[in-house]
Amino acid sequence: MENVLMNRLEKGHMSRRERQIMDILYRRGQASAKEVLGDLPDPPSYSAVRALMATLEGKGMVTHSKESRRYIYKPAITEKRARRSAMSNLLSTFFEGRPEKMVAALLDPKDMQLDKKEIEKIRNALEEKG
Amino acid sequence: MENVLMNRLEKGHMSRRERQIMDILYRRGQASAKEVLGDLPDPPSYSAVRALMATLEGKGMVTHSKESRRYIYKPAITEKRARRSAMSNLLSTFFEGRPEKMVAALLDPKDMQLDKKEIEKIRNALEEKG
DNA sequence: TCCCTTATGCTAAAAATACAGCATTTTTTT
DNA sequence: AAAAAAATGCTGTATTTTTAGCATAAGGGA
Repeated sequence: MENVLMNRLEKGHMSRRERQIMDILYRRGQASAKEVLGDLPDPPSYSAVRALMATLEGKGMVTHSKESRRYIYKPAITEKRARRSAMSNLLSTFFEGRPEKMVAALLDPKDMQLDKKEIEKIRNALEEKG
Repeated sequence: MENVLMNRLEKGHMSRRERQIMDILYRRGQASAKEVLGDLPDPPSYSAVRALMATLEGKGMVTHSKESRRYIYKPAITEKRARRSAMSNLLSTFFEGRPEKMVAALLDPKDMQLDKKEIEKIRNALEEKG
């Protein structure tokens, strides 16, 4: 049961709109249908969004709760888990599964444009660990 | 023109199968229809894969060349570009666009499981830059 | 050469998604 | 307590995606 969910969320089994919406939910933490609509590229109608949210909920990918009178939707899988899954997918697709390559890309000015402060922060993050 | 392509590849406008296939192509660099089929989760028929490849090519997302008699498919957009796009998407979805947070997640034993060698490699990557 | 295997191209249709519009319910305001 | 506003649920349809099946071409051996 849980595994079905994992597969859907973690193995790219979602439809285009579903993904877009999940992205928005993770970015915002939670959102009403209206907020989702506002963030959606090529936004469809409001009722279309609501229908989508219902589908997503039916599949167990999101949950909702009532806040006063609106429905507030949240991802059903913890952010941490979704993140880890997204990261390992990215790692395996582009970095042969090797984190240090990903960090290298992060640091490569031709790849990403980081300023010195950011590099400094990364360095600090590293110091605290390892 | 090129921008249409960017949008497709970078804004999550692809269908489920399309994404899965592009992932495979990036992972392998290039592949025949049969190889793609072999890597596809819940694999459909061979002819279904070929149809998908044709669609993808029609949209300009992949190109093919003949190698002896097989078609060998490659992504039409450079890996670097696709990677950067995937990375910034991940950054904005899960890390508020802040690279240092991503590195932190990479280093967090609860998130990823890295051994000391890998952390060392990351440290080295960092030394060479900043 | 005559098969057999391995490809490709094409077509049609099933299955899944996405969507808008309307009817209904709930909440707020007057 | 009626009207207006804000939300939800439902239904039917259009569109997109995914798929299988068949016809055809090319290469490799018996």
